[in-house]
Amino acid sequence: MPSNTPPVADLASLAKFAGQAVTIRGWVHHLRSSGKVRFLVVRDGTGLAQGVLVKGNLPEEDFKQFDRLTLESSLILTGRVRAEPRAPGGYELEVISLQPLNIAQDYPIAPKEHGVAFLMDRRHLWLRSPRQQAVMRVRDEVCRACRGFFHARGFLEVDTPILTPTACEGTTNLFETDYLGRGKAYLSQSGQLYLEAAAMALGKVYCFGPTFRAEKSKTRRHLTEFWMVEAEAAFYTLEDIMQLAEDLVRFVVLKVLENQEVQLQILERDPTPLAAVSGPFPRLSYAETLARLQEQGKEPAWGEDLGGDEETLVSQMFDRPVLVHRYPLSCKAFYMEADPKDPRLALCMDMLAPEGYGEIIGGSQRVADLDTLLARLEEHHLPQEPLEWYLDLRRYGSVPHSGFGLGVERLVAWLCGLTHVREAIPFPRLLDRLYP
RNA sequence: UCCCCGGUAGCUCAGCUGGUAGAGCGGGUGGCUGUUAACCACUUGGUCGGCGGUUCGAAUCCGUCCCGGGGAGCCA
Repeated sequence: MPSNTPPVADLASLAKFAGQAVTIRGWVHHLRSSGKVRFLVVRDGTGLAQGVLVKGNLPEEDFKQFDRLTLESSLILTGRVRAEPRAPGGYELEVISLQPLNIAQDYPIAPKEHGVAFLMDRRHLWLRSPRQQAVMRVRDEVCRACRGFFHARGFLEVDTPILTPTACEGTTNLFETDYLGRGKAYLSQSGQLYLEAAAMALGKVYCFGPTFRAEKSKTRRHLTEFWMVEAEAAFYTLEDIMQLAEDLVRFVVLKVLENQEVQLQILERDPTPLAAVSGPFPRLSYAETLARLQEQGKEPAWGEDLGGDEETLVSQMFDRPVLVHRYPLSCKAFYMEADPKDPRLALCMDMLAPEGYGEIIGGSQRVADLDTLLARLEEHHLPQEPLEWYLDLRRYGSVPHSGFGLGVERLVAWLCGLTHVREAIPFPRLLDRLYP
């Protein structure tokens, strides 16, 4: 190696080095040979670039190394960057040195069709594919946009526990573990109750973390481990939280459109339906929603929660997310405040993403009164003792407050146009999958 | 848990009115001085998911179990 090694360049910024010699480090994405001219496409995590090996332009030894290369072999290349219209990206590297680091053996994922099970078993390798990389970049943008939004609104990030002594809602199945011989602990299915405590301390708070549900759900919308952004604010009403949820989703979607246009192109995701979020989101009461469904020939019974089919129908009625509010109290969780104008209804809301993606947010105004909450616990057959701390929030300066939770994978799936949430998280946990 | 569909080469699949297995891609070898999922030639490749049954004979028909996919309920 010459003593003056050329600078290392990211493939994404190769154009800046036009005319100069650079070093690039990465993995073989593609190989082609035409005798004495050989091509390889390298990826380095920032992008792709083509290298050209012309016999005579580099040491014969290095030229021969090309024949050893396989898909996903790692290597270090040096060469001169030059504009080349025939190369993908418009620039290519005229290789003057090729140094393999590791020759990959039998890389299983070809740039061909593969079945879902095959790819999921190799998720650790599948992540290297351009589409999967694009999804991860959109996910990263979503996460950062959420945090940016809340900080701009004066919300404080508060981390809630993952190991919990009790169920938050009692209804869904929990993952159970032994807690050092002191009894059972459960993996958190929501940070909400703790977030309510934090809101009484800090006013406006949010959390961002994994949640776990041991539901035997086998659908395109379910994971057993998924990430949720939850917000909780003292003195916020249902109307306030609906506006906050709408503003959050609008902000996040516009950020993705602004910063991740290239990824959406890789995913062949038409951005037009996403751009509709800049307008106000329609709001429908549960009663109005039932009426709309009846127009479509459905006959949903009052008092029932909306099923997946009905959600899909409602979300297809609009070109942007829709907020459905004031469901019957009877089909909702114990902590939801009743509507003073109609006590049969809960001050709650769901946000349904368009294009059939369904629920991405669920939220409500919380019960503020101690006696009401106690009565609710009884109705739902929930034990009072483990929730004494939660009841304390109603004993010591209770105030009206509201919050919601946003499912990160569902939002990412919608933004990327995915058919299943399992591609929206790096290593999905599903009913029948705990590997890799 | 329930209802559908599927399991054949490393991958994606064809073969399924019973007669002992095929394609494309991948892998390997050779050729090619501008390739774009390159191309051309040759070549390698299989307990047809497991077990049991029917039959002279089963990838094919029947039973059962296992695994995968899609959907329902529940939810973000």
